[in-house]
Amino acid sequence: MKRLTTQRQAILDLINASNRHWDAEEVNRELADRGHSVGIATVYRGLTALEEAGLVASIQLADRKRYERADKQHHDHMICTECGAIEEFSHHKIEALQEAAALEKGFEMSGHQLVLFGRCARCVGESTERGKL
Amino acid sequence: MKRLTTQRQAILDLINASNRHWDAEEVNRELADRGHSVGIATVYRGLTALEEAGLVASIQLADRKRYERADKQHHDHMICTECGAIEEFSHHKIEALQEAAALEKGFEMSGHQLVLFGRCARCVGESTERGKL
DNA sequence: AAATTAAATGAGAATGGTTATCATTCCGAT
DNA sequence: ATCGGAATGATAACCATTCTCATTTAATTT
Repeated sequence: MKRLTTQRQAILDLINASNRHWDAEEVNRELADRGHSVGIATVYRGLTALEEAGLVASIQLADRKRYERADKQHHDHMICTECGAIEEFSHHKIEALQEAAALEKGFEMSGHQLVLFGRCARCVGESTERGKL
Repeated sequence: MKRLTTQRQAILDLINASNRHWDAEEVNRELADRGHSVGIATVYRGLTALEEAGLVASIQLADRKRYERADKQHHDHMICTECGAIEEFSHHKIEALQEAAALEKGFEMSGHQLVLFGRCARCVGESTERGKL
């Protein structure tokens, strides 16, 4: 029960070979482009299976779920509302304080999701440039 | 432009009169039950309009968006993965550290979303009870 | 107050990400 | 080689949300 099939291996290889945050559609397109076309349903099931196995990680954004490599240290995300870029950051103190807040409410924490929204350095820079011209 | 119509007032009253986190469907049903039935599209548009006007606040969860009163101090949420209960908490230090993390990346932060997942005190208690019997 | 104009409503169609269905194929274990 | 439980793929179904568009409502102007 729970097999690492050819298709799942292809999905896993794809994700492991990059630092991107992939959604199902992108994985599907990329595999197709590489000639290993896989049914979209299989992609969804594969991503779920891989995540359950701890082989990939995910962030659930408002509109879609995105998957990334699991072999990184824990981190949270900053998303640029202008260009969509996703940056990662981690702050051990924030983690600790979350635990503290949970404890205070008698809450048995199993996970969390922290996303910062704003404009990335590049977009801020570009709009500043434009302002100067 | 942007009117506080009868329908929107009804939605606003509903939300203001409770501490719940409502989704569009629930608002729709509750209004119908009270005899002020409103089209579901109007509920969605109304909630959006009220939020833009700063009259209600929202949290975007994976599956659906939920709305709550806006007249509370800023807070984040803990969601019980067992019973679905939503609790609120706030921690000024976490906020400060988020800003710091953003700054460090040259990120111009405009907002954030922090959600803790786990089991609420009640659900933890109940499963402990069952264990004892 | 009547006319004008912009915004809001409601019903239903459409969208888009994701999951379910089901017949078929694959793979591991007997 | 066979049996049985997974996985696959195509497609239908789901479900929250948005869009369309004809109609109604309300604010503004004459």
